[in-house]
Amino acid sequence: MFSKTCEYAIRAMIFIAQRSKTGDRVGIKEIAKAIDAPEHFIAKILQDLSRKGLVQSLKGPTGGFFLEEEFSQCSLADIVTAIDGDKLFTGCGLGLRNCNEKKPCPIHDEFKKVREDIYNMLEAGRIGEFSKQLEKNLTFLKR
Amino acid sequence: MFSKTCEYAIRAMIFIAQRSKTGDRVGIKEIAKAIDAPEHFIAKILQDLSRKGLVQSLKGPTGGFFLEEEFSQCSLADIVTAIDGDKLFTGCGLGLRNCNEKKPCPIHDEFKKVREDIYNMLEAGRIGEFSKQLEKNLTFLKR
DNA sequence: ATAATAGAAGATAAAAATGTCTTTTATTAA
DNA sequence: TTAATAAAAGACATTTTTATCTTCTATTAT
Repeated sequence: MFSKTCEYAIRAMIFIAQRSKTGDRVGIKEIAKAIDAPEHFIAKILQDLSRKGLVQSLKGPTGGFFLEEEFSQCSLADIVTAIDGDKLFTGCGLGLRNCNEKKPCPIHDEFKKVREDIYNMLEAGRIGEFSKQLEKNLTFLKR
Repeated sequence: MFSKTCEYAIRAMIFIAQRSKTGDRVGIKEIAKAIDAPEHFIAKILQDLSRKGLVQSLKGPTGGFFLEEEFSQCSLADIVTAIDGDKLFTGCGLGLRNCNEKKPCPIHDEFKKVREDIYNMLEAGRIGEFSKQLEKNLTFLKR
């Protein structure tokens, strides 16, 4: 469904959101350990998200990644779009470039419904909410 | 959503189904042209589906791929499972191996619903039906 | 039987995704 | 101001996916 990159991104964001509530900033190493992801790889991904403004960071001692309050309401759809683009939401299920309402692929209509469900789910899912569940130890991020 | 391999497989199956109604057998070249896919690649895929019994074939002159009547009711889910496995239907949205009801990932419940929708859609979608739409030129398979 | 046809199979290649390593730059605590 | 820290950036490596090429084998029409 999502690329691995995107899976890591979502997991990292939820973890960072949880830790940011207490004003903490978290380093790459801690994040990598917490979500069981390759350190340098997750660094790349977060730098990307940082450039795109979805997460904040500071260099130097006491530095690290964090989420400002307003950004903790960022949705899963925001992250997926930033990493994987919007092809999951708009692309043809059979990979046809020219597929559209007027000239649909055979599974076009069936697919549209599912795509919309996925989008609504991802749009409704807020990072801040997931991090609350994580905090209560109701959910987990390690593979 | 699906691998390219799987997209090609679905498109090829729908095309073969449509041509099989008149008892025709279609060669790789014709299939590749009809669905705009790399010839040798689609050959590999169909050989795989043939081994798994989802499509039939005959070598030699007048040979080619075809779908026996009973197999035209094969579902999209059958094809997706044969090619991509069942991770789309059963896997964790965040790629966590240990994610389950008792120890769920943060988006587990939200995801389950969507996954079920996808499965139901793919299970309900029958190759034979799609090929009818294709025959009426209501849908297309070329990218 | 033979030649033509067409799928089967394996080797190879190219591209994309994923993962690792090293150096540089910015920041801050002391 | 300096040393330590941590992100930023780019090069490099590996793996997986996608695609291509060549040879082999089965089938059938003649």
